[in-house]
Amino acid sequence: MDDPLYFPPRELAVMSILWRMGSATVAEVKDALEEPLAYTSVLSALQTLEEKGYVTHEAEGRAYRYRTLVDADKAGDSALARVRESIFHGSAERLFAHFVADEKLSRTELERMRRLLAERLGDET
Amino acid sequence: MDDPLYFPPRELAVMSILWRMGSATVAEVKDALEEPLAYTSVLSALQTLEEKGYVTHEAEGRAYRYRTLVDADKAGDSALARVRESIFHGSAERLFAHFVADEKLSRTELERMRRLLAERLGDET
DNA sequence: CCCATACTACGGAAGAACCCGTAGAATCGA
DNA sequence: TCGATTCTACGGGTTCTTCCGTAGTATGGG
Repeated sequence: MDDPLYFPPRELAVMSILWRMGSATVAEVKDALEEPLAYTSVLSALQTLEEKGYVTHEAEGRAYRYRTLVDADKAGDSALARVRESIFHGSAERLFAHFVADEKLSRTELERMRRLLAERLGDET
Repeated sequence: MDDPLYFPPRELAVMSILWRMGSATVAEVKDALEEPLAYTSVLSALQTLEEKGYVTHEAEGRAYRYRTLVDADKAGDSALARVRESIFHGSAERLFAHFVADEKLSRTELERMRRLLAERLGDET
């Protein structure tokens, strides 16, 4: 399929903001970042991501507006596969068991998951 | 809680092998790695991990046997939290929906998950 | 027109990650 | 005993990542 699609920590943080906001200017990314970074640091991160082909930009007024070129689902696929493979011994069940054991999950969330799972099971051809 | 607990790609690959095998010598890690690496490269990776406090070693014959100091579950927690937070907008449901949509999941796996979920739901206090 | 403001481009420093060669110690077989 | 083999320690080169300062360009207010 495709390349591994891996993002180092800071670049992931930036991608995360773009995924959440749809698109953003450098200043908006800077403001959305938890850690305070210099404007030029944020710009550098975006330029690096652009060089790698993960984002692009277009002029908006005198600023640039950045947006993602890979969708979050693709990145999610890749990330979950990597976690499953390297930490949970390749087992989806094992991953799921651990995921569902999280105490912070509310009953509501769990029930919604049950419904999703039921739909998926009814889905079989 | 704890530190973020993040592993760059190569180090994760090494950790993965140690998690799977319980413990391993440098040569065993080298053999288990998919990509062919020089013996000393593998050693370096292990030494880096040791320096960070993630693995330790003891003498076994004339070789060293390495083992993990962090368990896979902890790493799994951290990794899943990061994926949920940065890719799935912090939503466990969203992550789950994507996870369960994977076509490669067998009916058997899905049913086991359903059972796990049912148990978890019956578990409430 | 001129200055403050808001941007981007560029370059580079510092550290992390990655990769391996060489040297030397220990062991094993002949 | 001696050479081949098997390890580890050490050091260094290269690239990647992170972070920012400076310089230059455009914009808008006065």
